[in-house]
Amino acid sequence: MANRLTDLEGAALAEIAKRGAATSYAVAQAFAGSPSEFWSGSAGAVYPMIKRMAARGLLNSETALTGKRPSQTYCLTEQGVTALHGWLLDCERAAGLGFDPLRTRLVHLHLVPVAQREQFLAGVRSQFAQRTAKDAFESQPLSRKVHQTWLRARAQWLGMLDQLIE
Amino acid sequence: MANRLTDLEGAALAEIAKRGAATSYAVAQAFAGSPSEFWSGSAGAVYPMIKRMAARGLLNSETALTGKRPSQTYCLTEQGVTALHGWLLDCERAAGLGFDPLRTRLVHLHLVPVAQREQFLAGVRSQFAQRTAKDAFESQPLSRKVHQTWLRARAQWLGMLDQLIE
DNA sequence: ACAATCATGTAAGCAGTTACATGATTTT
DNA sequence: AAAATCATGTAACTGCTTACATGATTGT
Repeated sequence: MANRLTDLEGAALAEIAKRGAATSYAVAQAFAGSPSEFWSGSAGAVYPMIKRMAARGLLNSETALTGKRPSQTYCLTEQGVTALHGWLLDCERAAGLGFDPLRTRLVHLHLVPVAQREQFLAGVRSQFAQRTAKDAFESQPLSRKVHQTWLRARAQWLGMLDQLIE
Repeated sequence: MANRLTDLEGAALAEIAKRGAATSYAVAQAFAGSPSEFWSGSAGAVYPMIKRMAARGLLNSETALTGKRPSQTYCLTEQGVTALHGWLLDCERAAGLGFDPLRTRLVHLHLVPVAQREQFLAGVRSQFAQRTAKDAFESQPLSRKVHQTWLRARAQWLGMLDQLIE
């Protein structure tokens, strides 16, 4: 098997596939506009990554010269489609725990007194409610449903936590 | 405010605080034994990170020379305790989404036909069930409860996903 | 005694970050 | 025409990874 895709690479391929063809800028924008703040979608990450994947034969680049400054538009090669499917349908990785900033903290919360634990949990809930309210107005066509069920499941979990902090 | 801790640094401080004092090796072991696979707990990450925090004045190091090879044991300074609490009780960061390999994939799952989506979801559920069974036998004294409620919430979410993939 | 494992690191590489540079377009 | 924003990158830095080196201890 060829070199496995990183999650950022996989997500980038998916963004390009969704659009049929895209520039690095468009991909970066997609990440920057995502409700997840895990990837910043910085140019310094995206442009070199796309280039890398083109060099690996996963993307075809077409130079668009519409009178102005040259620009690269990319679309998936057959290899690229295979790689994308390999990443997208990888059950083992998908079943992993990933990184959860709340879980990471909760397992150590016994280090502070109960009053502070309660205050912390209240703060998290408040922040989370704010986020949920804001995200309700996000556009994000189909991925929105995914995001919203995720938020709902998260809210349920937040409701289960009182028993843990005492 | 001084330099904010990374999540790995915060978690490391918490591990040391829990033990009162610890070597880099012990911290690395704690990460390696965690049910989350997000951090490998490699020596190459942990040893330099602990050193960095000692240089920043968050940790006191004591050289233990029990006849054999010298070894550093660390414990938190007052500054270290402050930094740990700042990290641990940071509601804003705790309320973030983090990185979820399943969510990341789900938002792009419409790129493949329904049959494959169903197969994928079944695979994820199977993998997840395996993990849950395995984790049930993990020791992890108090953090276990956190982990288990997390797994349960996750399982509930997995149950909500059928509606999304059709 | 030898092998396996425990323990303490270092070195090189890689994938992200922020910050910068610069060209083109749009707004005022 | 000037300022703001859109767009295409590059450069330096950081924090993690894998892989290695090596010393000490334990098991057979």
